[in-house]
Amino acid sequence: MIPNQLKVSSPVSRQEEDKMDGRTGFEQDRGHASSGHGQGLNSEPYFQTDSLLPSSNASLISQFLSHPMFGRSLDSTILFPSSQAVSLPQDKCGASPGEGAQALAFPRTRASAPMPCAGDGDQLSNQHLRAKRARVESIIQGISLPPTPQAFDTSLEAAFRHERERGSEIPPENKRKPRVPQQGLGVAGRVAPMGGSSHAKGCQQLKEQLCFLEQQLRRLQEKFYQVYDSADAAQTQEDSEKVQPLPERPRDRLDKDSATVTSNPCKAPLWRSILEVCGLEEDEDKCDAGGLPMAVRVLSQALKHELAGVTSQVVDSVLKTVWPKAASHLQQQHNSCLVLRPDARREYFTGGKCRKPLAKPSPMNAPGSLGSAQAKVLPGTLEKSPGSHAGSFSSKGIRKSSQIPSMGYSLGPVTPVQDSQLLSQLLDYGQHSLWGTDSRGSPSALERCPPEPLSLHWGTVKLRSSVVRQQQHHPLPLSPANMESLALLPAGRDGHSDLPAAMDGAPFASTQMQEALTPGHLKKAKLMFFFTRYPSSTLLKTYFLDVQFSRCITSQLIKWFSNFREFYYIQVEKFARQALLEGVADACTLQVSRDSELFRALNMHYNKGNDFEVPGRFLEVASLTLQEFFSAVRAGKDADPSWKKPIYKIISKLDSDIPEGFKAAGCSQELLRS
DNA sequence: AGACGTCCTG
DNA sequence: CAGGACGTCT
Repeated sequence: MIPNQLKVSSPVSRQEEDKMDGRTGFEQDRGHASSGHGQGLNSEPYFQTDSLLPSSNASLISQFLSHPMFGRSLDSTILFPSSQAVSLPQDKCGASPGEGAQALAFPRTRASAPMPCAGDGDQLSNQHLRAKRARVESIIQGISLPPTPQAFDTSLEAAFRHERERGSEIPPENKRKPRVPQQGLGVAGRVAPMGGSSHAKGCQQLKEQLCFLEQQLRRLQEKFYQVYDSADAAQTQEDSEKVQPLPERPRDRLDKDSATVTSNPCKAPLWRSILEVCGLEEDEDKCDAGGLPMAVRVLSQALKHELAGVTSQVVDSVLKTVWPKAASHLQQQHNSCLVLRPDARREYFTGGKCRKPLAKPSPMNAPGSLGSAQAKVLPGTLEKSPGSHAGSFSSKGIRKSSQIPSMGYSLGPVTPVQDSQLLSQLLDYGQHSLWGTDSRGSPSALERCPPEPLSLHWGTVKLRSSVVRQQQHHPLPLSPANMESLALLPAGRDGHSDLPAAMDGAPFASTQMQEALTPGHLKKAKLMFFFTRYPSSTLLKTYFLDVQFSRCITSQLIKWFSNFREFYYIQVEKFARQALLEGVADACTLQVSRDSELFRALNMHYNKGNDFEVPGRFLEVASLTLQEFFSAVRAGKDADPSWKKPIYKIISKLDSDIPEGFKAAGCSQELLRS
């Protein structure tokens, strides 16, 4: 939250961050260091200054800036920029100077070299500096890639950096500042140590740095002109004070410069080196007059690219510094979008689940499954009226009102209510459950008023996610109509049905049609068991809208409920017999409460994690089942092989309506996540 | 015949 | 849970 607490990242992590910036491509490019300079200059969005850059490039600017001609007018900080100033954004990202020199920018190696005092240009100092630079450069040459003629960036970056540190001390307009003794403390101190890493500060920092970069470009242009100038130092100063756009230089002046270059023994080597670096020596020969403008252009290109590169870097650094989490999160999203294919989740669960001979599932197009179904459904939803699908789901009067698109999302405009919101309502963990409060403790009433419409009587669930908890306090009214429309919402948790929205979290994206049942579906089915023990296949189809139903899927779902029942009956019978052994006299005294052993066993099975508030109705049904078993066993009916059937029949009539919320798209996944 | 359910087994 | 055998119902 606060700059001081910004995480210190190792060079490694910084490299990772760089990759996450989308620079990977460039880093790879850097691997092929021999690509043509034209490509490097023109097509790269920006230049990355890095430790692996060829030393020949690295030395361009140092030559440029340290040329004898300038030696007098530039103070030593130009050659050896202070590490504080250099490390401005990066250091806040954490690379220590020493490590950073290797992992980051080449110039920083020099930056971290011992810094001689800002000399007044005395020869000794200059020699010393040059010697040192030569040593460092040779070292770097040893560790860097083979020289290539293309990039100018590194040294320019160095120049920029040293300029950056003092740039703010100088009015943007002009004034080349040869030697400002104040050693850049001001700016470095101003920019680097940030009081608070607030957004505003980040922006401010960015602004400042951009400003510096502008100034630096200007000054580099000035210095460039100085190379041409045959006039004395004073004249040079005057020239540079008026900032002149590079391309506008008069032709005669260029000619004059070209003459100067050849005549001036001091400048000639510099020019030569520039041309060498630019790989333009031939041009010089071909078009003697045009050679220089070519070089100018090249250098101009280099400067532009350098500026762009540095700018990007600064922006990156600032962003990373100010919004480290945001950046990484964005990148993660980006990555996951790239990595996860839409089919990925399909393939996840298709294997081995459905081995019925009816439908041989093939990876891509299972007969009777997605392929054929989609072929029908997709055109259908587009061409026919939505109502045409009602037939396929027509059931015993369960849903007549809604035409449920088989795709799990509606094409019509719907309010983007979030699934999580939906679930929070669905799973609202409250004591205000209608069932829980109304009918608990009156099991007799249950027998008298069988399968009544109980659409509003939902059980309640609690979701543990804090988000949901927040929403619990404002549950929407849950009229069936309400739920009906909500159930048709697009699936993304944030209301979008786009891929990205579906990508975060579970491997199964929320809303697309599933060819196979997922663990989420299983959990959902188990919770539904609290409401219905004998769901019809049609009912199931209306509650698993995100599933591409096939015979296989249907029978699997039915099988699930069959298994649920089996477990349920076994448990109840066990406890009934146990009660009998314990000498319970009256069946009516057998009640399943939330702290009874039977309940615990059942809850453990269907509601593992206990994140669902089991509806009171289920307790009543369980109590009745227990009593029935108890009575039957006590009456010795268990001698009959089919003595359970009457009980099953009774229980099968006690199904209640399932909360519409279970239809919500993404429900299964949300449940799985909770 | 197909859907659905139970029972048994792994 | 899933598979399979088997029964019942339509």
